[in-house]
Amino acid sequence: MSSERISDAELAIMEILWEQAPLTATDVAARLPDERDWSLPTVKTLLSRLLAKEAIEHRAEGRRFFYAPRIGRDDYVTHESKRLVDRLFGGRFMPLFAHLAEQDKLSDADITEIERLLQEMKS
Amino acid sequence: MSSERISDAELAIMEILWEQAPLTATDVAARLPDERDWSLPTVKTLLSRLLAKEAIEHRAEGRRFFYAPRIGRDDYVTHESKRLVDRLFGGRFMPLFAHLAEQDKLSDADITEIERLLQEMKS
DNA sequence: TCGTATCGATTACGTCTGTAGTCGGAGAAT
DNA sequence: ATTCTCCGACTACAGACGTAATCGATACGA
Repeated sequence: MSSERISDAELAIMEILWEQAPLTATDVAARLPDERDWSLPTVKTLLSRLLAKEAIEHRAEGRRFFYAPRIGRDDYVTHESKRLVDRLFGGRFMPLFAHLAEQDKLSDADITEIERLLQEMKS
Repeated sequence: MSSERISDAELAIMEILWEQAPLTATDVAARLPDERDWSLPTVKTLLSRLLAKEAIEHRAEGRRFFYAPRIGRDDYVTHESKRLVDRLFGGRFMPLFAHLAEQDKLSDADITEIERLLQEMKS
């Protein structure tokens, strides 16, 4: 619901917390993927901003904080997918599908899987 | 190819130029959708930034410039779709499809259309 | 020819983002 | 009790973004 945008850097933090939570700031820093080699202060700044955006929450445990997501990954993913579809495809999903299909981004396995999903949905 | 990001505001300008080009800055301003009620200087700033990003180009015609896209809408759309899929779905399209399917974002008409597309692709 | 409207360029400025340093307080070690 | 260390909070700062004013040159109307 809280519709502040989550930036790319912030998303990297969210991914860590979605995988495991609650975690301390130090824990989060330790779990950063290799290509995101941030200093601890940077991680803390990002955590503060996510707190301000109400995307995460923290609970004091003695002297330190444990952070956990407030918004679910699924909600976020839905929100962002919708944003893309709204921005580029007039809010309709089909043009995105058609576009990707045209771009040959679908493997044979994908196609089989999609057919299976469609069958399920029809029942 | 030129991979500078196009911002939301800039995208509104691109959409106008994709629909019709070349246009002067004043033309572009006149075609803004109602909810984007920008001043002419704002439009010109955005055009300059798009020029700097090499997303558009301009040609002098006497005292004024005519602006036209350098990147195609399809290329942009492909790029942004890929970006979303990379960011949120590990670079694979299927999870996006499955996600949207779960969210019931597909109408019956969509499903029929998708089946048709799949048939086409298989041949 | 002289003002005036116009155009592109330059400058402005607050917010957001990416990245990080510093400070003050609370625990831990001695 | 005193020092050292670690934590969260605050501050910093450059670049991008949204939005716009101003300036200098130019062309058109009078």
